Amino acid sequence: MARSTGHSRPVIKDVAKLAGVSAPTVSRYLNGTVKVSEEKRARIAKAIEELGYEPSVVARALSNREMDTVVVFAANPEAFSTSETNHGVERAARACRFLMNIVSLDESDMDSVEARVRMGLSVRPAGAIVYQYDRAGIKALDYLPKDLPLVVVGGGFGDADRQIVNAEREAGRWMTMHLLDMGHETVFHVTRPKGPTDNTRTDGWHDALKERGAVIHEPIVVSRDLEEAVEAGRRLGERDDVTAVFAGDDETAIAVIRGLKEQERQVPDDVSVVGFDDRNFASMWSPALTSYGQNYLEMGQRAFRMLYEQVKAKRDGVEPPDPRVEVVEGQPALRASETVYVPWR
Amino acid sequence: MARSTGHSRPVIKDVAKLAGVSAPTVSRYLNGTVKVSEEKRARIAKAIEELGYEPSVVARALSNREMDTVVVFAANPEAFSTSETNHGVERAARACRFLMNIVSLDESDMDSVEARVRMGLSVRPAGAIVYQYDRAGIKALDYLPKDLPLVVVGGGFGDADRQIVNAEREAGRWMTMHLLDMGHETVFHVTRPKGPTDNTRTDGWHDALKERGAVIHEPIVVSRDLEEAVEAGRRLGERDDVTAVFAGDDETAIAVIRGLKEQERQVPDDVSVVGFDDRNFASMWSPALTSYGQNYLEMGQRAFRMLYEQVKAKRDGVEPPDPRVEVVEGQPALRASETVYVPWR
DNA sequence: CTGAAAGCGCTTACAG
DNA sequence: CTGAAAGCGCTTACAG
Repeated sequence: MARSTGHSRPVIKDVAKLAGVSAPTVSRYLNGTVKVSEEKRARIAKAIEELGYEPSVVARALSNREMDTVVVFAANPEAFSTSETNHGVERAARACRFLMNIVSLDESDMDSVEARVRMGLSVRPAGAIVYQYDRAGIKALDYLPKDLPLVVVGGGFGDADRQIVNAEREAGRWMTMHLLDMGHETVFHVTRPKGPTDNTRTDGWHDALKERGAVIHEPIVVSRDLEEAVEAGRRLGERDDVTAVFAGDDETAIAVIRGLKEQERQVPDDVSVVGFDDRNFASMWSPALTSYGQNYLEMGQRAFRMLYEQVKAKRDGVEPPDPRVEVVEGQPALRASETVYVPWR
Repeated sequence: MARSTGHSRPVIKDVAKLAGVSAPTVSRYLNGTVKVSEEKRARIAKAIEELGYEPSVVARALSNREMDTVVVFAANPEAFSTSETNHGVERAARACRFLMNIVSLDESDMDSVEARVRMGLSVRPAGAIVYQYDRAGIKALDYLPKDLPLVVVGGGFGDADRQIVNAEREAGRWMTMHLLDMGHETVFHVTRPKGPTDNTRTDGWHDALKERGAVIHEPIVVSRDLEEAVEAGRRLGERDDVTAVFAGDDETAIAVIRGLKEQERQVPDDVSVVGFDDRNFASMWSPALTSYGQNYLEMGQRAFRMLYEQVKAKRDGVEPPDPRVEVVEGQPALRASETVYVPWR
């Protein structure tokens, strides 16, 4: 096929003429909505091939009232979870020949959320996926038309009818329990701000301590600036009742370890530290960092598939599958940054 | 404004009727292409407000022949550079009320590149941004219509008329020279596969060694699987002529360090190791990793702005700005993982 | 400055 | 199974 000049993109009429049929027939051939005679199918196929014809999704969208596009609303574009999930959505969408539009939400400017959502909807997407790892995502929900296929990713269980969640609270609980099981009397927690739902690693940490009747120290909240986590590590290192720390993510964990070291506290000998997310670098760390991996990529893929079911059903005029919440499991990765606590002092 | 039901979205005709004007007048008001009388402007504004009218970008695109959309073609969606650049493009696009479509290319399936590009073009984007960090990106260029505004990100200098590049070769040269300047007789190189251009960190490494007349050992190529880099570190650790290693990225660097340690080779005392990209975790490492930071976010933003200039000029019917290549500087971050080499043995 | 008309490239009843 | 006609919601010459 010759390189397109952009001026002479063939349109359906060109195909029809070359194949000796009408434009609607070509359309029917393309969409498979109505049977087209075998003989014409062949002629049309040939014409399309010859012309290098590609239907205009724009024109199609104007007729169909929607595009083969999924719009993703997400805050914190720099977060690991966001970019991994995006990647998953894109991959699954591509397989269905859907395009993905990403519209970033800005948590620090909640007033802009409505405008952003309108912008995202302006292309008449077939459906929307909203990441509910944060408040902006939750607010976005308010502005989506109720008849638009929707899947929520993350957030609390049952926050939406159709949802892909990770068992994050359970994971946080698991990690904390793991430390408690090793003999630590309590577990400190350093984390970036907790999400707005009750299904967070922080909630799970709290659950475990409460369940065991351990002392619950206020979580230390840090920003993405790792220096804050280092400082948190230093402060924790000054206290001798600190023997175990659950960091809300791997970056924070290694920063805390650094702060601890500055106070001559060794990991894991003096203090056990575990992270969360199981980033690539976690296993390379010294000591190799114990962490809990979440499958954000998988979540993104599943989110698109769940959305696509709805889109398909809507287009076929059948009932959509029943609402449901799918849980994507993560898994702990036990390594060398935590160890049993022996209260010999 | 009431929550949209999706069924009754007002259209331009509704606005026209309510304002007592014709649809074209509303259109002119919206686009500012032709003067509209003050009195009608007010009535139209009021009608739009009252109805909560939002123009259909799809219909507009069908008339205008293009959407306010930029399509990004990128391979390696999981790469740090890709997701950071995406983020930059999205941010700049959003400021101009442009939407971003991401179409991933698959390096392992070069045959699919043409289809992917066609898919991306099917929305009639106003322009395209292609990341040329890899072969798939380069190939994508062949399928873009020549009259479509285009900006290439990354790649070799002058690979395209309009381009945002980082001085990667120079950076690789700088890091290698830095090690050489500290007395190391040569510098070993462990890296993920080199990009297809001649503006890579690996090329810069080679430049420096050649310039200084140092021995040039074949680069050790590893995949994203960090175990391979650990293994590379082990092998390097077995040789006593290894005193300095330039890793192609920070993840590889820390994996190499791990391998080195397994062979009882300390960093930086026995071997100096430097990374590339200056990821968040680099400064947290023990020893803090020397690295070279690239501003991918900035590159993404600039790429969109450069594209937008062209789009704007085209729409205004004026000459586009002259082609140019912009270089986005990075900066070295010197830390603790390298040190002077004293040949006392 | 403004309206009636035609067109962007498809799809979908409507009649065969 | 298939074609002629109308319509999706805008914009742009074309005449005032």
